[in-house]
Amino acid sequence: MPNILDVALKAHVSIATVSRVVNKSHHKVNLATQERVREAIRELDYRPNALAKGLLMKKTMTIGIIIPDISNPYYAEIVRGIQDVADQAGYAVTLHNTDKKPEGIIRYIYLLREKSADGIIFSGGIINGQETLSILKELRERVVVIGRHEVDFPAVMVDNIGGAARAVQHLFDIGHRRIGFIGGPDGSTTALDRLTGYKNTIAQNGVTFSPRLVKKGMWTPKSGYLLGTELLKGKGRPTAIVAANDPMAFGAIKAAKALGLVVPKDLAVVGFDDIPLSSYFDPPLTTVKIPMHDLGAASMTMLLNLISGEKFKKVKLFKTTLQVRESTVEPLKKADRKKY
Amino acid sequence: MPNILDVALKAHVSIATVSRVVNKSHHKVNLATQERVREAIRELDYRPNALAKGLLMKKTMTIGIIIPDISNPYYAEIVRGIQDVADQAGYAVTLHNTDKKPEGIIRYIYLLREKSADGIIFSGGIINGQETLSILKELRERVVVIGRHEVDFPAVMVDNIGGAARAVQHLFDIGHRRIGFIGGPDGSTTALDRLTGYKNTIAQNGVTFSPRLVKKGMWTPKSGYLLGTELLKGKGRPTAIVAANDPMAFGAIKAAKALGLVVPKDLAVVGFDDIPLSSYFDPPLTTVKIPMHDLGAASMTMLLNLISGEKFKKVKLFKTTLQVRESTVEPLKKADRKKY
DNA sequence: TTGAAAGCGCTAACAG
DNA sequence: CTGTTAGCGCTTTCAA
Repeated sequence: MPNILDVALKAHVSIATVSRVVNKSHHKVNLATQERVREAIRELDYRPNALAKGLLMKKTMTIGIIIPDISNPYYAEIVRGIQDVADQAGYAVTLHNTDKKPEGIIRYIYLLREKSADGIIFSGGIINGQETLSILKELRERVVVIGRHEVDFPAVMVDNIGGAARAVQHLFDIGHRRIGFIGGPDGSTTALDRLTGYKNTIAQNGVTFSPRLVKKGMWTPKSGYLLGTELLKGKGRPTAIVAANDPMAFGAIKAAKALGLVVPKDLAVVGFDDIPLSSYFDPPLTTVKIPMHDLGAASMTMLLNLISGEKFKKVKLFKTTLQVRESTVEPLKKADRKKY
Repeated sequence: MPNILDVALKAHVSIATVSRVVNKSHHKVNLATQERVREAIRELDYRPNALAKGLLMKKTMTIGIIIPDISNPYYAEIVRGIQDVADQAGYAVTLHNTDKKPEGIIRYIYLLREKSADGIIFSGGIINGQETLSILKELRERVVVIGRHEVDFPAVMVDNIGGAARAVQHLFDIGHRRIGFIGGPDGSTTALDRLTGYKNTIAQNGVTFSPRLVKKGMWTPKSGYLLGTELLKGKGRPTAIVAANDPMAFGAIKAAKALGLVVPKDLAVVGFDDIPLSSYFDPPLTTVKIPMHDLGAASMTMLLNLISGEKFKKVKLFKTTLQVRESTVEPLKKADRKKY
């Protein structure tokens, strides 16, 4: 691989001059010289070495993303949003899956630091562990967090409480009173907020909270199926279920069908997130839409501001919207189906 | 951030000695000295700068992945497989989404080269464009490809032809003769191979190929819906459809239902890939299972061999298996459902 | 307008 | 066993 000296030699100039034309420096360079240099660069197919540049400039044009699991469509969509903005700005992105293990998080923070990443975006992990917190602070890393945060970092947030409230209120509005909830695991602030929204709205509608109607899932369709079965097999089963994400909602619907229940007639189900496949399920899933791509994009925009030192609002809150589909209300023209 | 000199000063040794204990070099270092150095490292919370090290050693412990789109669950799963192996081996991974645009691919190759990535894994793009090919060759990059390849790179491959054959044969076995096919876009070798498997098997069963039964999709559920509708609305509609991936199969099923058809009674549907949600659909999707995680893991293992210079088989072929579910055959104990 | 030289943080050859 | 030093490829003063 050719380096800056090869180019300089070929163009009969110094490496300083090459550097100047490569970087379009303000420093004036004779036009003829410029052309000679450019020609040499072309012939050698020269590209500046980013490592050397990064070492000198303390800037790598690389940021890191730390998430629980890229194979979860929720995070995949967020990552895509981050990348779209990062790519536009010339940043590369390294990806790190923690599977929620705190030791993983810490390892990746140090790794990113060794590699001189220009910033880090966190999503989905629990970052209030004593160790993680102190490390992050001490390292004074540029960090943006997606989701709620206890620590003092810029954050992109989602109105999960309000979203859950809308989901539950929708169910009350169409006549349900016994509403089950399949939540997320302990330690997830997202799960906690969605549960809070559920509880609040139950209370507001004059219904007493029943712990028996609330389960803690693992975000997977399988856990939705298992917990859905539990919820529906017990006596005094709910007439509606809110699941804290779409895959668990699918699991719950499968559980209902396995028990011979018809959705939404015998059981209404609401999910969370609106992943791409949700509208293709049968029945199409009513769900609280989270703008995942925008979440990612906004977090990267924040990080860019943080890096460039520009002023910006340290917290950005995204509203949620309820996407009503047929897992809670009957389709309008059912009769039409018979025509075919 | 402390550097190696800070540590050396604090421990009253030279930077060479610090380097030796940090890298557990074979070079002997007095145990007491070692302890002093380690103590200094601990106190300063020193971490070696990966940029400086990389610049010197020509090794960054970072590899790049170039894929069409991480929000596609197929690629997300592959990436997870890659990362699991990479992480284990101490490698970081940068991710690059091309959306299949050739200019994007080329840009990323150069970017990765500037950053001195130790290797590149390609998946899903068309890498037989004249320019891409020559660049890759000329740069003599360490590359592993997932999927079929025209160029001379190590590759992890999937028996897509055989997989499609199994899917189609299964449909013949359960009595279908008019079988539609919703394929992938032009330029995708995966799509082409799956189509080839379809054609072969149709012929082997003595059925004449009918172009009207074959459509080209975009891998999305929406295109599956649209093309499914086309296929089913025409006269002489198929009694079964094979879709080249699961999301399109879901779209096709939705189309069938919208037309009042019952799956699998009126229409049998087979998908491809077996993404995590496929078994939760209604009906659960019969599909050709692709071991996506293993594909990713195997490609990274190959790349590791390539980097370390070890001998290894340049091509690894993964078999596919047909996962039979209820989108092609009735569930066994339908009667049981009535019990509830 | 151009060039010489210092130095980013590190490893490894060489000397002691 | 330990230290000195060259140099990886680059940008940026400072001089000319």
